[in-house]
Amino acid sequence: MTQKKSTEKKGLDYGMLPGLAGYQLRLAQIAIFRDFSEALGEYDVTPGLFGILVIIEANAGLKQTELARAAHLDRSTVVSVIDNLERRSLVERRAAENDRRSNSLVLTADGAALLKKLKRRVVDHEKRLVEHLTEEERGTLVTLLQKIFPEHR
Amino acid sequence: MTQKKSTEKKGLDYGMLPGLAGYQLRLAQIAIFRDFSEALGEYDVTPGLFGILVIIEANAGLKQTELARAAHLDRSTVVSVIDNLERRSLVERRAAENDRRSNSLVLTADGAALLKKLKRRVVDHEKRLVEHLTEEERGTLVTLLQKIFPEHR
DNA sequence: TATTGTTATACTCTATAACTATA
DNA sequence: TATAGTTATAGAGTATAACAATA
Repeated sequence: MTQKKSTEKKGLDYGMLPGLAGYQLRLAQIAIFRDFSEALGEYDVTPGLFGILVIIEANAGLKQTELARAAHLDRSTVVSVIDNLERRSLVERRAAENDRRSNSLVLTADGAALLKKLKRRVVDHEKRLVEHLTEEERGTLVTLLQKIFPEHR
Repeated sequence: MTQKKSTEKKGLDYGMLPGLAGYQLRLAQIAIFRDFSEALGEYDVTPGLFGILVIIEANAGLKQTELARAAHLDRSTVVSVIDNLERRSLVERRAAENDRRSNSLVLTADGAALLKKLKRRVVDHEKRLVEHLTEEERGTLVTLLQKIFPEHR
C-alpha cells in the first residue's frame, strides 16, 4: 500500500520487505556472498571457510569442538570441513597434549601462505562492499551489527 | 595481533573477522535466521518463503520468471518453491492471459490469511532483533544496508 | 558417566542442463 | 529462434543419532 506506480512494466512491489532490517540484511548477505566468491573464486574458499582459517591461525592448536562453537557449527560438520582443508594440505590435525581424544588444529605452511593472500583479497572485497559508504558510515554499520549480535564481548 | 589476553581459558581470538562488515553481516544473519525460525516455527515458513509470499501478495498475478528475478532465484528453483506453497494451498498457479506458456501466481484465501498472521510475527521478530538499537539507529542500519545493496531504486 | 571425534544418514536450498510447449 | 515452465540431477552446507575411544 506504499507504492502507486504499479503498471509501469518492470519494477515489482516489495511490500513491507524493504523496511525490514532482516530483509535488508538478507539481501546484503546475498550480494556479499557473490562478490566474495568472485574475489576468491580461483581459490575455492567461501566466506565460511575463510573465517575458519582465520580462527585456526589466531588460535593455533585449538580443538575441533572449540572451533565448532566459535564458528556456530555442529561437531560433526567440523569433521567434514577439516577433512576438506586437510585434503588440500591447508590444515593439519595433530595429537593434542594431555587428552588423547582431541585433535589440535594448526595451519600448515601452505595454509598460512594461502591465508595471507586471501586476506588481501578479502580486504579488497570489503572495500568494494562498502564503497558507497563513507568511512564513518562503515564504522557505524559494523557497530550497529555488533549490537544486534553481541558475540564479541 | 589486536588482542592480547589470549591465555584466558575460554574466549577465542577472532583475528581480523570482527572488523569486517561482511563477517558481522554473516553473524547477524545467523542470529536472525534462528530467531525468525523460532518466531514462525509452528508455521514452517523460512525468511525466504515469507519474502516470496509478500511479493506474490504485492504483485498478484506475476509470472514465475518475474518472481525468480525478484527473489534472486533460478527459474527451476521457483518451480519447487511454488510446488511447496501450492501443496500447502497457500498459492495458486492460474492460467495467464495472453500467454499460454506462463502461469499467474496468486495467494489463495488461506495464503492471504496466513500471511496476515505471519506479518504480525515478523514485526515482533523485527522488534526483538533491533531491541538494542534506538529507533534512529534502526533507520540508519536499514539505510546503510540499502546503500550496500541498492536493489530498490 | 561425560566428552571428543567420527560415521552414516538425511534434509534444505540451490543451480545446471536438457526437455516441452508455446511465442 | 527465443522464452516459460518443467524435470532430472547434483552439489553445497548443514544437522541428528548412534558409536568407539578416552576422560
